[in-house]
Amino acid sequence: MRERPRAATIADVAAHAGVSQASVSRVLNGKQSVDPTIVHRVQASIAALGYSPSVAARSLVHGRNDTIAMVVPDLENPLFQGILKGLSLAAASDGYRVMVADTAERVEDEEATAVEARHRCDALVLCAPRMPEQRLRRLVAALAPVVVVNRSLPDADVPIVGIDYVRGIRDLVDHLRGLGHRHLAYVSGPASSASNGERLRGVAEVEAAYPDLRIDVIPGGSRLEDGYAVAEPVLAASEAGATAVIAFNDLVAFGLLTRLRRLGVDVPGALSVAGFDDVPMAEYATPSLTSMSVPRIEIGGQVWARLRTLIAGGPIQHTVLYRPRLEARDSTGPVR
Amino acid sequence: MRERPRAATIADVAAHAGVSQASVSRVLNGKQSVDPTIVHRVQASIAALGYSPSVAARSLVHGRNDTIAMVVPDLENPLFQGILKGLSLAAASDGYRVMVADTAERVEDEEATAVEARHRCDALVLCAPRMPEQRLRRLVAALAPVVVVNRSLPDADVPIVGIDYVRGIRDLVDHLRGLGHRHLAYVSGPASSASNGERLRGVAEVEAAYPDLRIDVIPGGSRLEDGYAVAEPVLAASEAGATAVIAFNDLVAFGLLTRLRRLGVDVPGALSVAGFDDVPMAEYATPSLTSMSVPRIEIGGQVWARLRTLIAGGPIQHTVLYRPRLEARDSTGPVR
DNA sequence: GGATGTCGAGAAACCGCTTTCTGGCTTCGA
DNA sequence: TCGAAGCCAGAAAGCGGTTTCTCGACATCC
Repeated sequence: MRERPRAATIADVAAHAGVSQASVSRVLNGKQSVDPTIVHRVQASIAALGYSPSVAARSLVHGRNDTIAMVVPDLENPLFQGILKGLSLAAASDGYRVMVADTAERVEDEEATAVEARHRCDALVLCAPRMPEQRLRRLVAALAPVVVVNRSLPDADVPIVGIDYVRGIRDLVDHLRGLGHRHLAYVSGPASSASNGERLRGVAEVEAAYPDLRIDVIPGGSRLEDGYAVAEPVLAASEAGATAVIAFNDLVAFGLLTRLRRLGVDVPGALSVAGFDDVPMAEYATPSLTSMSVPRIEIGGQVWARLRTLIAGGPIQHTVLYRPRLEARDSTGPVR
Repeated sequence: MRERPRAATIADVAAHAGVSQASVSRVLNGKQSVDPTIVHRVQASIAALGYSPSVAARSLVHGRNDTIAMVVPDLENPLFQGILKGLSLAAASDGYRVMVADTAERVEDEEATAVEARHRCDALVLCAPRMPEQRLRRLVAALAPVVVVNRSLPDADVPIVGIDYVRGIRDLVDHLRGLGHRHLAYVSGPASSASNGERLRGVAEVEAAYPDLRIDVIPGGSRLEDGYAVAEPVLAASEAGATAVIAFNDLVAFGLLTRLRRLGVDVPGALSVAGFDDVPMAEYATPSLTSMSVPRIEIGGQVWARLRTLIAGGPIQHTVLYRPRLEARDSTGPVR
């Protein structure tokens, strides 16, 4: 093991330049005028010693470390990946870094993880679609500044950035109705998922709004395999008269589409299929997948905007919901 | 803006419990025996004040902050996503967190980003497939402890975890040869990508090894669109006698597959197509995509293992290359 | 020309912890 | 019975910066 030489400190620089630490600090931060001679000497010394200030020391004195944490249930979920990307780019442009904590879908660990992550950072982005609401409320109150992603939390003192699933479902159903469909099936996501609840609410609302419309709910899941596995009940619904299927998300739709093709079911001829999220692959499915597009990257940026405001001591900004946009492709077609 | 009360410090706890800071610290860290009475009083005070130690102060004293950074060119790349996931889970189990820095494919920013990220953390994971080798060498030497992902860097003092693309290509070609193919096309990735270079080396080696084999190289890219766009030259190669195509990665293969289907090309009847990476979707492509599987999550874990050793002052462990495993599916078939 | 004000550099306090040092007390062996 | 040896709690010295405070030098103004 090589001996790593102790890194230069501000004291070393001060000594090398023959000035006080305070002057070095002033040169570094440039917020007070300093004699050009000194500035020059200090800069030379910094270069000579290869000095760079200790982040830890700065954090201690400032009480912040220009880092935020994002807690997610699963880093492999395309939605969170996109949000993480947008968040990290936006934060970086303000000099902040993002630390990520994957709870591996273990709801029982989420609280501890969030507390720990928050403690290391200046603020927190919380994606906890399954956490019981009461616990989430407590957590959010305790860990401010926090931004909650993709959950509604009425009257809580926290900015929320999310997706208007209710509206998305309605728009998607309108699209299908426009194609003549009157009997649909919804392949639901994980029962405990808040966003699945929203979608179900959308389903209920739209059923209430259109008396001639029927939507069967089929238990599904959130992953490719779930979609693949749900083909049988979907076909049963089709037998029973359903002519179109809305999947919880694109992964499920993908899995379903694949299975249907293998079973020789004509999509969209015999059955229309639509997804949600508009993952990049959607366009490349066979047939290309109709989906509700969600601006993942932009959502990440919006989350940062809200968090930044909060960090700066600003007000808790309003909840913002993105309205998914219909991307009508080939997997949905007129009812036969 | 609400007034956030100053958080309790160790001094507050000490005062509240009527003991010295040192004792509180000892109770906290439990590495020296302390009078049970004091332990109890301190614990009570900690609970009463809701105290939790300042991470920044600890970092300053210890000279480390139990955080590592991962620099990636693009968080949307499935390979890096998987590695990040594996890394973050493995690191978490040792009490470390991962900070992520996305350079948005701007090679010119990579160096600065890496330096900055490393400076905030105890160690660095560097994924920089396009960075010029000399610069990478300098960087790696300057920023130790570092683990480099998916690049070879002969004789550099740094652990490397990567994928044996050369071998992967060879195995894939063997699979295709076994199906009777003798004239192939390789849709290459970004010219500056190191892993594309490796694949090309594999192509060259295998061409040298089999005199009866011919592989045309077609410039492509790394994304879905690139695969979609490259269909024409691929078909031209097919006209010229190529019967199978190897794509730079699964995304490209996916895009290509989709375009070919739309053009009515029979896969694998008229043309076999294979990808690389085995993304989750591969199995769900139409037809399901033959691909070389790479254990992304496990690679992340292996990266952590090496980094942990380094952080603990251990030796620079050997380079490890994962041999991709063939997942033969329906997109490749016997030559007609 | 002396009082006043301004500017800028150095000394020192401080951020919140860990760890060494110090010294009082108990315990043990001679 | 007394000195050496442990043991443990508190005092204090850092860790590496920022920021306040102090003070001298110089310019400004009656």
